[in-house]
Amino acid sequence: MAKPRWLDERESDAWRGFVQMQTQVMSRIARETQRSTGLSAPDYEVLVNLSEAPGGRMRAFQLGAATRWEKSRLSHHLSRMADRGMVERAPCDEGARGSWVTITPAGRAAIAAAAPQHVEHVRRWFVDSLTDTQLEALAEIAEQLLATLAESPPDDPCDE
Amino acid sequence: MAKPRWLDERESDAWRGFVQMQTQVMSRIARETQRSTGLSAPDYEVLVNLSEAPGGRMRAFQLGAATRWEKSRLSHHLSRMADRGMVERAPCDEGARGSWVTITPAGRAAIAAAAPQHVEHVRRWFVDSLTDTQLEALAEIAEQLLATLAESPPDDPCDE
DNA sequence: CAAGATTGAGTAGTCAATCTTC
DNA sequence: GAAGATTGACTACTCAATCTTG
Repeated sequence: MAKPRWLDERESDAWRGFVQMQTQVMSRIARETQRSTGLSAPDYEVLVNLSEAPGGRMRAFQLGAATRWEKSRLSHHLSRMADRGMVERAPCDEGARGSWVTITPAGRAAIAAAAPQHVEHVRRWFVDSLTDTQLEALAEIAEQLLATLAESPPDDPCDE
Repeated sequence: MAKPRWLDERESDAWRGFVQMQTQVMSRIARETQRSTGLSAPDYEVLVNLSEAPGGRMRAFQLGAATRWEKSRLSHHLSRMADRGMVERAPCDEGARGSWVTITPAGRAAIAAAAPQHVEHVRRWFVDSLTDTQLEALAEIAEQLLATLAESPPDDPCDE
């Protein structure tokens, strides 16, 4: 390896700040959401996707694409959520190599009750601390970084 | 709960962008660092802290404060790293209710070899996609969000 | 009893193997 | 054989209980 190109102060401040912000903001919001609603962040993500889908159902691989989870993780998580009555699985009629995942009435009730809580936490720990200009700057930064990632997908496409 | 104050488009774009960016950037860098160096992100964090500490050693609770990990997580992780020869534990002499954690020569070698790789990944997926202005904006955003979090610590102080 | 730390049980996620259908 | 999905074994993290010392 050639001589390392270490980060200068500006770069290092940005990177370290990003790592800390990322870890702490996400875990605080996840924890408070779970405490006030009983839903973990993965639970919430699954239910949001299903509740917004037509008929409240999606094919498992669609859910996998939306969440970018490994298929085994998704399968395990859906099993646990099915045990808790939040979702149901059904075999796929047309060519039964796939399966449908459907949100149950209990799942709809859970996400409807959780969403207002969740948005309050997002406001408190994220949105309300930033100016409009900062929100726009952040959205653009995210767009750029995601575009860079999308240019070179990982070996395993589920790999992020 | 009063009427939910849903996010407008600007807020929602920023939040969703942040979540996606955060997940994907961190996991890509962690995965590539692990592949090219054999060190996981938690391994790397422990070794960086120890290698920068005087004498290459820290008290366990100091490491816990630096990483913001739960003490049980730290203890479990140090056990695994000790098994792999990266760190050593030693009882604390003055008042033996504590313990020292020391980086081994093998640990020093591992972090020295990994650091240049790691910085290359950080450049590729983060620093090099952003302008100086964006890096500064991001650092300031991080500072503000972290300050908001610090104002109201979680019930459990290890809780993020 | 509080501080510093470890342990064990339970839960979640990863990886590789498997199964079925196209 | 590849796509869609599940399973089991292994690893990692969390939570509560425990242990020891000040």
